Amino acid sequence: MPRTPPDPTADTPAAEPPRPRGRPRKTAEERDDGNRRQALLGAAALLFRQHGFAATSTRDIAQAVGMRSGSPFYHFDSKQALLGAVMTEGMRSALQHQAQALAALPAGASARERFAALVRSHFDVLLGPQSDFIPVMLYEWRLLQPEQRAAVQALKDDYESVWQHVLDALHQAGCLRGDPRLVRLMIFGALNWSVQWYQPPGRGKSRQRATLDDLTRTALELFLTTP
Amino acid sequence: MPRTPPDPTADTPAAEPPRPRGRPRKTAEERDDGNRRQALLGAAALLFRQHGFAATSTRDIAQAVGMRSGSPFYHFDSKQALLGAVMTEGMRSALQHQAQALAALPAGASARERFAALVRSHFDVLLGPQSDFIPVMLYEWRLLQPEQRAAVQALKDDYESVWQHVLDALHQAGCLRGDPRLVRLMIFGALNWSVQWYQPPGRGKSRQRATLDDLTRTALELFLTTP
DNA sequence: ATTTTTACCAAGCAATTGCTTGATAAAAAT
DNA sequence: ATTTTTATCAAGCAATTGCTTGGTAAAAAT
Repeated sequence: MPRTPPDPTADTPAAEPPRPRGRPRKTAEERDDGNRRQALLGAAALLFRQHGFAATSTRDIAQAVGMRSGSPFYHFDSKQALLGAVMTEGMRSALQHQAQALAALPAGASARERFAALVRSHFDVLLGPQSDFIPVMLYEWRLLQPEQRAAVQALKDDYESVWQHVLDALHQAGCLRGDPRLVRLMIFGALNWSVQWYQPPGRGKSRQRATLDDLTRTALELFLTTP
Repeated sequence: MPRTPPDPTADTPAAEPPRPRGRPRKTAEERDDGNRRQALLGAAALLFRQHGFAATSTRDIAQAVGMRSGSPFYHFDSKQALLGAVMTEGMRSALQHQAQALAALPAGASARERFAALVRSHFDVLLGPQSDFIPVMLYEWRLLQPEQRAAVQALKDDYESVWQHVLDALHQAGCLRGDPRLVRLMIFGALNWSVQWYQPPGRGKSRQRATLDDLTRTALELFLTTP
């Protein structure tokens, strides 16, 4: 897309400076398996989130992890496959986080308490440290190819069915008004939208920005009737 | 991005078939001013929404309105300028729709009634016929360049300040719980997210899908305490 | 000690991209 | 009737893109 003014000093199309060939030297610490693949996933998630999938080149991703332009294709079949992997990885960790949050609850926890745990866990995954995976899924869902989409959709269905159960319980208890299916979609919207505006409260002199606890409390107040 | 298998039948890079030169003949009806620019905007909005800004080529847009690849640049300085124009046009019409909705209310309308009107108008602009402009803004906000962003932000601020007033009134009347600033963001999320899942009820045999009235009613039930 | 596997690099190809230039004919202005 | 303006096309340039191929050295397996 860019049109830099023709630079006569660079003859060939910006050849990357040479590098030692073959497998790079690695200390024992760095060599924990699948490290490089994970690094690629993380870089891809970050860049896809910042600039979008189509606006991120595989060269950008390679450079971000210190590889050359062709090397990511050793780990992933295609750029599309990378996108799919980012999303499934994101949903995998979201499901895990969700399960842990519910497991940490006392045995006979109320629907309200379970809802609160789900909301908080959702914000964690969405807005917590190094979580670009789910935002990429939210932003770039339409770019998934049918096969990939089905795989991610299955994980999404699992994740959402947990919510639906809790929402149905709240509805029957009279804590939540409106058709529970539509209500689920609207609540997800309210929570997911936060990736568009939320900025974590920086250390010290930042202007009193909302914490994830603030968001969770506000969500409960907004959606649930007074107990 | 695509890699079609090398097709030896197409020698030159897929030259477009020749066309009569110069300004095309136009009947009086077609010549209502600025028609072509508007057509470009509409096609761009549709394609940007379907495939994303970066994945849509200016050639795609040109073809959609029956132009050749270079012609859109007579009407717009750059692809970026087209994106900006789509968004400002979207906000312009959203503001107009909002103003009309409020103006149609009886003189002493309550905060609840004004809120209902705002929600319904928002859904109209978001999900109604030929409204891809606002979804493009929601999807591609991050791709705006600083100058364009400031222009669109100004319109957005106008639009949102109307909401904030109504929400503050509802909060003071005890119909709405939680910090009104955060609540506004969450409500916008709940509404805006509908562009990701809403499908209008097709004529006849479509499976009982929600109407915009359904959505509006559910939103009021979900957000507002019982009167 | 040899072989195999792993994980990269260098180089480049074919397609696509945003955009420019110069021509051109219809329409509008004079 | 002439000139000017408007809106388009044809052709193409330079940059960028996803991805492939053939090599190669370190690490692991034998």
